[in-house]
Amino acid sequence: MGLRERKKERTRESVSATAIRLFLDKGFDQVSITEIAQAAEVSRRTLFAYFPSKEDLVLHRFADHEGEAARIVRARPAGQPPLEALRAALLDALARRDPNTGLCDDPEVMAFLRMVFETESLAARLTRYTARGTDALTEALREAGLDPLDARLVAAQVIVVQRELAVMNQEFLADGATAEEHHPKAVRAAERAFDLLRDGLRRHG
Amino acid sequence: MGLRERKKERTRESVSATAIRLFLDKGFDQVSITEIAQAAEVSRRTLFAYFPSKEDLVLHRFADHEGEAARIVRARPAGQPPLEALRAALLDALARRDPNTGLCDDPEVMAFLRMVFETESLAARLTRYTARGTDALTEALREAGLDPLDARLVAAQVIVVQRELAVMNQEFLADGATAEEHHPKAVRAAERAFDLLRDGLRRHG
DNA sequence: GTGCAGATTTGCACTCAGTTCCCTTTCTTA
DNA sequence: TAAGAAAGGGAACTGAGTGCAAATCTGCAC
Repeated sequence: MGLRERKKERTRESVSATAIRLFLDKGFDQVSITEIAQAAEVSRRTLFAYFPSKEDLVLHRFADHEGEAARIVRARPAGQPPLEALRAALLDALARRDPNTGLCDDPEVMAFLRMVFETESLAARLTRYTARGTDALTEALREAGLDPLDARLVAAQVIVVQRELAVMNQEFLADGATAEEHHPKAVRAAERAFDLLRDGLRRHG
Repeated sequence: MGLRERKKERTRESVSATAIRLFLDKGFDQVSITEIAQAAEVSRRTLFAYFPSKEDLVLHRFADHEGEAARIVRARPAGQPPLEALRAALLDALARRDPNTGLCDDPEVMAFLRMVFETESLAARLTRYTARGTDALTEALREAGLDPLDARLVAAQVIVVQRELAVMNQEFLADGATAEEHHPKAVRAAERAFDLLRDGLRRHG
């Protein structure tokens, strides 16, 4: 990795970190691109070379996790149903207090998620990011032998359920609970959600 | 309804219709607000008084249907499970070739949906619109006696499944099928989707 | 009819996101 | 070390959206 690459990586990281710091401080809509560029000591033009839009300064963090669900399905032990692999992965993520589960009470992480969910343009674009994750999961479920129609429906359901669970966890933490306190409840909710996916509403409702 | 109200309604309709005509003609991103305002013979400023953003010129059509699912659940016959009411409503909408099901082969409707799904900013914002529909359905499901957690999970699943079905129908029509030809397949897909919601993946997959 | 109060429309100037064009700096590599 | 490519920079531009004050229209009372 040459000097050029290293420098780019550092610049990219620095710009994003500067931006997020300012956003958390003053609110996403209250910070202009110009302000970020000045604080990060690059030109506006360079900033846009790294991040095609203001939203991407924030959301690129989610982009990395985009294909997570598909990866989990592909990497599951032989004989394990895809849904059980996804369930196990979610429970594991909850245990690790993975920020993506919404069950992480680090103040900075909470402020970050709060900003994303409450800023209209960020929330809208995040959903588009996750759409690509849904496509990837659909493909993985097909490889796992599901009927194409089922694969698509189940993928959409799994992704949307994971999102709802994360939002709910986040809400409880915002109401003052610690991750520690809320963990059992989060686990029960996750189990319930995957039970519903596996067994349907009839057997539970 | 006074003259003032009627005139406002007419202006609103005229502005939106003009905008959509131009969008379908040249593409959403290729038409400026200024151009729309001139064509509709109002000032830019007035246009923004009616529609707070460019996207709203298109998406206000969806806003009306936002609470549909919640309404259906509330209006269901006594004793009918909410899910069955939603299933029946969807089958009925398919039979009516309701544009919201994606099973309407009117060229203008198809061009409209195509534009919405393919324009990044429209698709993103549409998802936000439907989020409010999800909230309304959640509430209706709670009233119907579902556990709050289940209500939220099921609402999210129903809405996302309806959307996927509509997109799939739209894809088939875009590939040249007529609504007539595709209708049986659309019905089977809808039945399958609601079977999955009711019985879970285990009993089918 | 006339006039008045409040609602609506309009033009203008402004901010900010995002793009384009073009030039300078910096790194790579042969 | 020189040529060439990649990255950075600056200025000017387009287009969305907003704030403000002046102009216009409507509903209503007289």
